[in-house]
Amino acid sequence: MNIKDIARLAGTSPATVSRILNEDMRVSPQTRENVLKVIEQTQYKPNSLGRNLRSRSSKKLLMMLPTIQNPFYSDIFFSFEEYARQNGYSVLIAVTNRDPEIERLYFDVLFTKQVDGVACFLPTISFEEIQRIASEYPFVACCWRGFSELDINYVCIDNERAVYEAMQYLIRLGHRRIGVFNGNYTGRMYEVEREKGYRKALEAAGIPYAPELSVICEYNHRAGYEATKKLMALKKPPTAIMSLSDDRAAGAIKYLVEHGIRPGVDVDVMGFDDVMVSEVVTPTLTTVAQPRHAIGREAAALLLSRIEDAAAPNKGVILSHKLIFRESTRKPGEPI
Amino acid sequence: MNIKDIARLAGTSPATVSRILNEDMRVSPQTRENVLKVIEQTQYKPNSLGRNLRSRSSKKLLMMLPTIQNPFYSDIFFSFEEYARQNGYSVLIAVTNRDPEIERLYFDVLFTKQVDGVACFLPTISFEEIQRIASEYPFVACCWRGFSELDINYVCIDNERAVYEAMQYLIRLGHRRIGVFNGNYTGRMYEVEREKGYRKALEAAGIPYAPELSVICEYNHRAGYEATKKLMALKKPPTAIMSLSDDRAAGAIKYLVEHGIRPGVDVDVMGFDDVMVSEVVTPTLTTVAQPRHAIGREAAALLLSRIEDAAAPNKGVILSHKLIFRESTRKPGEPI
DNA sequence: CTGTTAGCGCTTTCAT
DNA sequence: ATGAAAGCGCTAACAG
Repeated sequence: MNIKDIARLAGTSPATVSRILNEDMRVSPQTRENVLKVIEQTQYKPNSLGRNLRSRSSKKLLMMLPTIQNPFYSDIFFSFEEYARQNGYSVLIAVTNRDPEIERLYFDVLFTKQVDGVACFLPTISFEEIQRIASEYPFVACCWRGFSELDINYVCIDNERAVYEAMQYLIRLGHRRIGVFNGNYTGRMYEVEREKGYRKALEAAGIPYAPELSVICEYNHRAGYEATKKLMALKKPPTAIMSLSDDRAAGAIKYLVEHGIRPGVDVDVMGFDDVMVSEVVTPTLTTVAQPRHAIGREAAALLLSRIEDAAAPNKGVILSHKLIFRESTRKPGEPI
Repeated sequence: MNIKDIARLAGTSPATVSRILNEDMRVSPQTRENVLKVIEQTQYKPNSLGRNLRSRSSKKLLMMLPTIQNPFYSDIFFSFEEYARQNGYSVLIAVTNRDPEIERLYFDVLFTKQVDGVACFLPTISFEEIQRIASEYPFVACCWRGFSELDINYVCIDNERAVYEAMQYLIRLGHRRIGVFNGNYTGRMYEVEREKGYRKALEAAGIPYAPELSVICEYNHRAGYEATKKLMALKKPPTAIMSLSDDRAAGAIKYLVEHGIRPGVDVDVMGFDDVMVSEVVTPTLTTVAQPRHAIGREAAALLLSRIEDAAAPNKGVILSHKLIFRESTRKPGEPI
């Protein structure tokens, strides 16, 4: 059942049916009604492949995620999709599992014109490749940005400052030995920025950097548990932990509680991202929230304006983070 | 840059380029090399829209999820995608947010031939619509099945039996008052089946059904927290809680711990799904695991066989669940 | 082994 | 207001 069949059944031409499908006004009400009736009866759906091929646009966006394991992405997706849908686009997700080969496979969906643009979270291909893609296709980096030479659209928070402020808070509480869980920095600019925030905060407070307090580990609760075990086994264990993800902070809390060390009393724990687990753990987790709703919306807006105007210059949008105080850090003034 | 340009640059015809692109062997090594060089130099990517239009297949599958908030889907996606990719298909995700309108919007991606088939988790449109779609397009229901009249492919566990067995375990522990968190049954066959399992287990043990112990609530930890508050405020509170999702069980544990009631000692808590949170909470959660890896793989296999043979009869695959014993339930023999 | 031709389903001139 | 015709980029049938 194609447009030709519909035209035949309605006693008109494909061109007219196409006009009706596309809400072109230059069609007599009579013909329109006839055609709509036939479409209704036959349950006809225009084939997007033909349509997109001809019109060179698919009205679809791709959100490329490293994983859907992390609930962090859920809110971002929600507002991204909402904004896109309100503007006539639908949104699909591709999951790369942090594998560059899979990532390239899904970028092909963009290259082959099956989607009009991509919002990319945590790429694993090189910045050179990203730059090449972004120069040619509508692209927006979400929650990260490259080194300053990279000329791309991006939406993210000021990761350095966020960590600086979180650290500042811990330092004001009186902590001098603060453990940190970060990632391996490879291709993840925000990890580098966060590390910078950590060190600058120490420096500003006149606290010497102690390498044994820095743990590079995976982003999951088990890794947080193990990292905490390691830190607490030090001759001089930390009195606070800055975990650059909530799941690892949850693992830290688990380890501490199991060993009779009270988070928020004996050792303070600060998370990052404000995902669900931070409310589920006991004690609940003090953390740094990224404005997920705004990130999704801004990313979609940036992408659409680039799609609708190929000449639109790239833009970087920095949104503000927020410290969320819960139970895993003591109140100011309480002694260490 | 299209296939014609490549042909011109390589001094050959589009047909030959197409053959090379599609790894058709009937091409001289000489020509092949020439063409490949041009493709390499020009970074040419064939336009899938043209290709799919012509070949009437997109080599893409769609996984339709109600949300990506729930980590339950992550493993299923992983094995689904892996199987699909190994068979030359890529997988995109659509998120319906449990909104029938959005769901229909994304089903259009199927109707308009942009994907070859759909794996559908928790639909919100009617079973009639589902049946119509499934009769016409490659379709597989994941983690659910309709009423018995529904003739579709599906992969799921035996939800009734899973709950029956979990309840049986609690009953053997000596419990006679067992609270349950379920959903609102509307269009979710597995909730009906689970309710059946709950009641049959009571019946088999000669325990009368007590309606005040059944709580219908949302699938999140806050709802579980509130539901527990309600149950524990009863004149005769339950001694065990069967939560038909881990997140609500986590909320239950939180409430109990906060109120000095020890899960696994004073009140037993059983979850469902075995997602990450069940290992993060303290005490860790006894739960019913669904074979997520197998579900994803089977679903992909079913879908692909239906795609490759349109006449393939529908199949229902029931996979086995498993009780995972952790700390939130006491050991057999311990007194209540 | 290779090129020519037709056509997938649609939209868009360009006539009328 | 409508239809004929061309063409988006590709593949498949056919001829050579």
